[in-house]
Amino acid sequence: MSTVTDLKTDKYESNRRDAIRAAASVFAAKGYHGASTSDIATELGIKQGSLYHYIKSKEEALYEVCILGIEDYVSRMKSIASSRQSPEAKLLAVVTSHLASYREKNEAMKVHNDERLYLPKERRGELKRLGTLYRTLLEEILQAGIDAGTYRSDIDIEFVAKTIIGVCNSWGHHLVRYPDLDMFEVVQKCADYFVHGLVETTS
Amino acid sequence: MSTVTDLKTDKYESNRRDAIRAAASVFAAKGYHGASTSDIATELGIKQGSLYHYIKSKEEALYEVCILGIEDYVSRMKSIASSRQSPEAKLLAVVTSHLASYREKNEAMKVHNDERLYLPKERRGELKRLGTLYRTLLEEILQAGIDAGTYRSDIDIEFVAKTIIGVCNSWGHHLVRYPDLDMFEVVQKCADYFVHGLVETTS
DNA sequence: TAAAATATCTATAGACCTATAGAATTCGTT
DNA sequence: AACGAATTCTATAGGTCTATAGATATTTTA
Repeated sequence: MSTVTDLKTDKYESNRRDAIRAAASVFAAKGYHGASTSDIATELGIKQGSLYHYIKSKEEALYEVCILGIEDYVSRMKSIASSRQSPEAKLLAVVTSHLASYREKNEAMKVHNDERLYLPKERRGELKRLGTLYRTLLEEILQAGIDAGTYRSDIDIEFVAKTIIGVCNSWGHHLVRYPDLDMFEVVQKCADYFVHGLVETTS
Repeated sequence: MSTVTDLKTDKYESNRRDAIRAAASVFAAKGYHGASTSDIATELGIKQGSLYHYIKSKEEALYEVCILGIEDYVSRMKSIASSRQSPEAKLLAVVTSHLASYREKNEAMKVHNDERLYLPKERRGELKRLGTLYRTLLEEILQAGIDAGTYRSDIDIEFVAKTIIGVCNSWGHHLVRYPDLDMFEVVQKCADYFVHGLVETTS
């Protein structure tokens, strides 16, 4: 009977995840305020009122979408950071992972970046914690690269980390809007130009 | 009497510009759909209905804000592009100009970037034209840098141009959110890291 | 200062939106 | 098949929003 209960729970949770994903899709397309709970329900194939069986409020749906959008992206960063590769390899992996997140669950990532500020401050604590954690781990990779003599010792680590994140988000948006874009080409060029710069080297 | 008429017109136009600026401020803070015409009117110090003396619709206000946000930013690009500096100097000027636009009329710039897609396609033609013009001029600067032997000849110009614009917008958002950020420091670091890259050069 | 023009106000129609309550239906178990 | 639980539906209260119409106030002009 515990099995029975678990099955039921699983089904509910599965439906709930579908609802969150539908919300992600609609929020990504129309923005949080531009989207209605009716839009989300239609995307799911149910009626507006039925949606509230799975979410407590529209705002809660936004929160769940944001969490969905950032959580496994952070957990991938964790595993990259704690791996035993060189800093350069880690950096490449980070960019790949970041852009891959856009490609795979692109709507939720986009919503996290574009709409999370519409959540009340009280609800942004966890999101902020995850975002800061992400940046801190990235900064540690850069620092390791400096310590290893690979990267210039005079760079502003926090600045570079924020810039990398900004570039990834910018290209992430392109990836979402233009499905034909080749992600690996984007990754490779980002890494190349960022690491080596634009100047002609006469080496 | 033509003078008189002009004065009246000028006053109306001046009030109208104030209304557009108020809309920019409110749209930047709450998003297009999250903001109400009542918010805009309150910002202006008039009542909601009175706003319609100056705008035909909320959507028209968004359009005007977007135009305001991009037009002189493009015109500055034009004058940089047609100046007689080196490609590198032009690139630095472009980044400076881009970020300065955020600092000066930050709300309208932000709205242009974040909310213009909520305009119906029919209304985005002029915005798109200006945006493409901007990127094309930037690409020409990069091409000139390659031709002059300054930049690597193997770079993907369109990709680099889009990346530069993305970085500028990303830091532009930071500049808007954190007024204490030193813009010139941001410009200098962007240019440095982007042009020279992160790798330690043993020259 | 009186008339004309401009600007703002009040009030509201009509649309849409969120969240809830209770009825109807479908599903899973025995 | 029959019961209970889970799911979905219908209907709606209560709120907000845009845009308009007509009244009032302010400014400009003669």
